[in-house]
Amino acid sequence: MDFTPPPTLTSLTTYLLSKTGKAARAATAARLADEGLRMSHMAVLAALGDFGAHAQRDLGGRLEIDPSDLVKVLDDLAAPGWVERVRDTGDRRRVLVSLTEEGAAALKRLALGAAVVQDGILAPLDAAEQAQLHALLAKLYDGLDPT
Amino acid sequence: MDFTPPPTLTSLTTYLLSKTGKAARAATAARLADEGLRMSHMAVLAALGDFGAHAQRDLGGRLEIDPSDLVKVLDDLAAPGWVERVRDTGDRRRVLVSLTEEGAAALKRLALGAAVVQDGILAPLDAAEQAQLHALLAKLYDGLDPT
DNA sequence: CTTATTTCAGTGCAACTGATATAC
DNA sequence: CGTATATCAGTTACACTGAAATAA
Repeated sequence: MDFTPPPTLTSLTTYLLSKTGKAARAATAARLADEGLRMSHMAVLAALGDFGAHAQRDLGGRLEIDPSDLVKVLDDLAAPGWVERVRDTGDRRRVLVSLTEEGAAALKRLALGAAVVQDGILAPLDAAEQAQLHALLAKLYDGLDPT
Repeated sequence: MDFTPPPTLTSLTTYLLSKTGKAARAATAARLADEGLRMSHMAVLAALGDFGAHAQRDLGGRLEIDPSDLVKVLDDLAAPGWVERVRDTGDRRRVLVSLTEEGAAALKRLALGAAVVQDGILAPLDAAEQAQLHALLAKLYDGLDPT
């Protein structure tokens, strides 16, 4: 049997975007799953590493993660001591989440793993093409409706 | 509050791929949802339009849709008379699925809608850049592990 | 007897909704 | 009193699994 996908679909750039994006996501998620983590765990570590401590609500806003879902993610990250939650003394409704040393080390490790996965996905392109692709996708990303 | 996403993530091409792909998928799905359809419905119509009648199993193989999930999709498409299911006389285990005239018309309409959505997503790029992006993504797509 | 195809029923996961307790 | 934050509980959507019925 022939497994060629329909040209009606593959001629759509959005279809290729969707499929390659899904593959990239799946490959990265699989790598994280090896350590019992999910995308949101790495995203939280990255946000804390790049921007410092956040209230949970702000973390959720930045990463587009629902605050109610964030609770579990932070539980998971707090268990190995990668993040700390402390009550905001100024506004005691808020909980300030910050990255620990161990969390920063874990993030570095995860980012390295993600780069390896990326090398695999982008293998069909030479260095110049990879740079081109990144630039084009960055333009699209910036133009996305921030819903 | 600042909603800038973490550079640790946005510097990854795979992250941009995943996010833009998800946006493309969501926008297309929303358009289809207006008619009560999902991605798989359009994919089935496209496969039948491009390659003619399929046994359900072959359809599933080509589109990477689980045969057990296809049943419902085909039910949905058969209801408005867009596809026909006839028992294969040669191998009576198989059901041959084919596109009707109405199904072909519907497919044309859906493809047009998908193109409109695509124009919106690709708006930040000029024509040459859009062509570049398509070529780069096609290379990646061809290189995907066909799992 | 084993394998292939379609179908149905159930599972698991991740995203979203709604409600509650506490604090402003 | 009304609003904001974190948390918990419930629901929905969708892909995947397993098993049954028919036919090869």
